[in-house]
Amino acid sequence: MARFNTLQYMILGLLSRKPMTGYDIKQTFDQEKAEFWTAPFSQIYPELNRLLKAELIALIMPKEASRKKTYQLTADGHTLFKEWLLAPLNQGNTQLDNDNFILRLHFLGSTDEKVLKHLLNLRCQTLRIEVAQLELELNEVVNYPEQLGRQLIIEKELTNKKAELILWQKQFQDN
Amino acid sequence: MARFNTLQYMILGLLSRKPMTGYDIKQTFDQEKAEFWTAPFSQIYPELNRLLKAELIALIMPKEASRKKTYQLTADGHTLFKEWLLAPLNQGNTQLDNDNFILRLHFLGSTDEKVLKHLLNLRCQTLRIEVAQLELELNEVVNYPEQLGRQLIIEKELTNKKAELILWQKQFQDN
DNA sequence: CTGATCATGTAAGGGGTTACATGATTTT
DNA sequence: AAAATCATGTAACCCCTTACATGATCAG
Repeated sequence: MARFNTLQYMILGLLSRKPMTGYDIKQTFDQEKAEFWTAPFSQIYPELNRLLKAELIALIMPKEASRKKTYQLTADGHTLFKEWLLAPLNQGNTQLDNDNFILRLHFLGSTDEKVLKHLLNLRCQTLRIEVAQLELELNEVVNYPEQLGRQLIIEKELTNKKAELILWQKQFQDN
Repeated sequence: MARFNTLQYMILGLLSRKPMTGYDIKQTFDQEKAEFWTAPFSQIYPELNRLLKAELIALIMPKEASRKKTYQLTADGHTLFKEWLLAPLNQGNTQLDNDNFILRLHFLGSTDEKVLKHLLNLRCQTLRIEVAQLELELNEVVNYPEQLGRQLIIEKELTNKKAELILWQKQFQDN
């Protein structure tokens, strides 16, 4: 699945919590990955160098000489990351929209209620469109019993997206 | 998301229905894509040439000379495709397992009841493992209120996978 | 002092996207 | 005759994975 600069935003997101080395970033990805994503060193280190060159992150120089390279966000990095959190979700691609939503959700602190509500709202809009689309497809596919597999896939997706909608709406009422 | 020879099996799957040209394959992908997948010509044509070389597909030569290249499965192609339908699902990667399952389901005709049951069974096994894993993670993450986003993601995944399990179990009882 | 973990990278190759290139056939 | 669609490809570029390479530091 093609992603749009995903790694960049993941790194910015991690560094927005606290300064880290490439090695720390890898460890954190691995610990938190289960529900979403991970990346190998061979992606992380070149990306860190790219972000450094783009001045979205900067080295923290320790007093003692050391191989360890600890990075922090620059002002530009902070800005870009916050813009990403608030940007529109919908790329029209089901998989991408879902990934994008999950990745942003992952980096929200419990304090960002406004941003959380905004994000949930965007997601619900996308979901409503997708549910409507899937219902149309389901109505069509039932006429072709030889496409039972396709029908089951659509039913699965529809069940999931409806359940997700209910979950976010509940979340809205709760807080 | 890394895929393992996905396009190959998609093409074999389409050609197992009936002979087609690369152009037909693209059309079919686009029509049926919504719930799963598509591919551009720049992937399809080279892959067709690769499959031809590997003798998994063969050209049907028309009597009149024409640019149109219509392909059909060879015996090897048929065998490989059927093996793929029955192979174990679990790669240990949530996303890959799901994609793999959906893609196979997509190409089952309504006649393949045995294969369908086998596939649903494999999927249910995977789902039960994933549900157990997610419940563990959820129990842990509720202790860290600053990770609300992560908690919501896990809840979403858990809801989805439980709903999917119920759907496939229902499917089992129905037929 | 040996093995585990910390720490930073490069190389090769597969898969996927977008853009480009070309020409035949069919429809308006 | 022009425009849409049929039809088959190549090129450049990005993302991702696996494997390889190297050396420091720390715990037993």
